[in-house]
Amino acid sequence: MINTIQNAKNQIARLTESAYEAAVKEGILAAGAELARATVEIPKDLRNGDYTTTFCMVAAKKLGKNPRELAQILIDHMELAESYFTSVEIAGPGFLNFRLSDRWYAETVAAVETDGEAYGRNDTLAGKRYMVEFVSANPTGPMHMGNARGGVLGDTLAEVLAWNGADVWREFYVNDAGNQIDKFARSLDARYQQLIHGEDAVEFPEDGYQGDDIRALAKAFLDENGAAFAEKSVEERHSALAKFGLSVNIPKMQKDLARYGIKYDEWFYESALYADNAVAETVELLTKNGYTYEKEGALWLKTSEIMAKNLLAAGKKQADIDKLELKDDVLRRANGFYTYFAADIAYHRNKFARGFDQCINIWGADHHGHVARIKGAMDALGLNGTEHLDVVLMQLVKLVRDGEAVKMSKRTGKAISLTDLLDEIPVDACRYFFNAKPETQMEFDLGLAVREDAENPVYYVQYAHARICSLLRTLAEEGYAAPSVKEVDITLLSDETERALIKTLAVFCEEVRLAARDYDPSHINRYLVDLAAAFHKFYNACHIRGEEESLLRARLCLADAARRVLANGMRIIGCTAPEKM
RNA sequence: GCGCCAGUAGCUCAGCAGGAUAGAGCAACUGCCUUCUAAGCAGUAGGCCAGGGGUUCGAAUCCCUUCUGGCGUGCCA
Repeated sequence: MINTIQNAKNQIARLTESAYEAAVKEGILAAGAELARATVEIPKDLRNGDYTTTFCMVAAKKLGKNPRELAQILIDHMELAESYFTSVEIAGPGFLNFRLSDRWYAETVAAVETDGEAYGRNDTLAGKRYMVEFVSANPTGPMHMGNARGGVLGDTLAEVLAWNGADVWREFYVNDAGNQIDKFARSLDARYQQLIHGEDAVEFPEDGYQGDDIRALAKAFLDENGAAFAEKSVEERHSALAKFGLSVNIPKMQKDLARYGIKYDEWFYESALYADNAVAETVELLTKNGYTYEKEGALWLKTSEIMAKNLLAAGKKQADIDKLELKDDVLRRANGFYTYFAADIAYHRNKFARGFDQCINIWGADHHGHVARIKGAMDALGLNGTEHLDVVLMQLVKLVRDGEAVKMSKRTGKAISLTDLLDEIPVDACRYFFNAKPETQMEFDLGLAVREDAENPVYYVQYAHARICSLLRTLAEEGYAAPSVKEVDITLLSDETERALIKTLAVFCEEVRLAARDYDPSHINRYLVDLAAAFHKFYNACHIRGEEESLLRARLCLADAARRVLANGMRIIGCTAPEKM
């Protein structure tokens, strides 16, 4: 749980503050500068120091000094002796640039060793219970690219939150009830009867699922049960077909996701909500709270009223809200059936009742119109969805083969399924690739993906890890085990590449934090590439084997620390870190 | 029409609670393996950060606006 970057930044804030206060005491500076507005940063260019603070530029106006003048006063009042820094100087328009001491480098390498497998973890979310719901694909057909992306993203985000100290629950919402199951049953029925009576004898429903998987399921059902069901009632036949289809499809989804290393704490069935009467109860509660009305035989939720209230509270102007033309939503149709929306509200009510502090949903961007509605519905139930429910919208994956767009719709039947994808591309590459920033649209070229092997950054990272392992093996054979930080002199690591590598080790803790803050685990991907690059540079610039013993041991210690951090990072994103390649 | 997301090197993208000369990978070109894995490293070249205004010491980053692309705007899920 040691974060040496935060330690350094905090120290600079304190050093600056003390220097300022000392100058105020002497009457040289006026009191009242806003310290909080100043930031401590790591400059891009090493020539601008290891750390810098913007305090002088931010506070200059208020204190009636020019920034450089102010900077000089602060330097005159600053005591670095006990700090992580060896020097401070004025630069540019008024930056205060600090240079790190050996002590900081030693503490950073030591932190990796001390925290070990836990290096990078923090406790910012300690005590918080999170639920991440992801994929939740319709069990009526094969999963597609978007599901793969959602699966990887959700699973990795959950892991990131756990690394920030949260108690995390992963859940899949199985839509095994409602309209689409009815459609599923009708589609299966048509194919089933076509098998028995011939293609032309039975008309396929216009809105049915066209995919070949439906034909395959019908065939399997026929093989298992014979033609007997053709004589039974429509209800009985539909029920049996749907049940059969789900009994094949759901385990297949579970299996495919497991192949990606994606595991769930629970598969939650929509049908359970109906069985418990939870949907009806939830709708009744909404009615009791005064948020529903009847119109044209259907029961409606006053979505527009709730959303308008939320938007107003968020600072939107009434005129802008009017322009949105907000609409209400149906909860129960005129035919007496509840809508998907009603079930979804009941499901989210159920989630909140289970005591999660924060619920996160990973949804495809095509659901974004639904976000404010479900949050509003939670508000209407008095559950404060605005605050406790977060939706991560993920842009859909555009599938391309040989430069031509491939439709992903289940209905066209031309979709490339997850199973196909897995047969073509290794899991590590998939996990790395699909862990991209949620809001970017990505193009996935199947032709390219196959030869992604040599090109994919995941191999670059894995190579760095394998290289270190090989190095450790070779040196172990020569009698040099990786030493503890306590046994080596870190000050010997004074090469530019060595210092850069140590700094990069420290950055890991920051990226773990940022990944959680932004709900964007791809911070880890990019970090790992940076870390691998820092190691490769070090490796090329600094020999280990054959060097003078104290230097050899110090470098070996550093290489081992790099190995540790690479392994921890790969573990977060669910990729393997092989010892040999 | 309205809304959400995006527009940064030839391509894929970082950088976005404002910081110093805008970065990386791929592709192109030039070097580096008779000691540790060349799936690597060093270097060259490549840019009106979509356009235009504004805010300020300072803008790729914040605000306004225009343009372009994707998605949404169902008694579908």
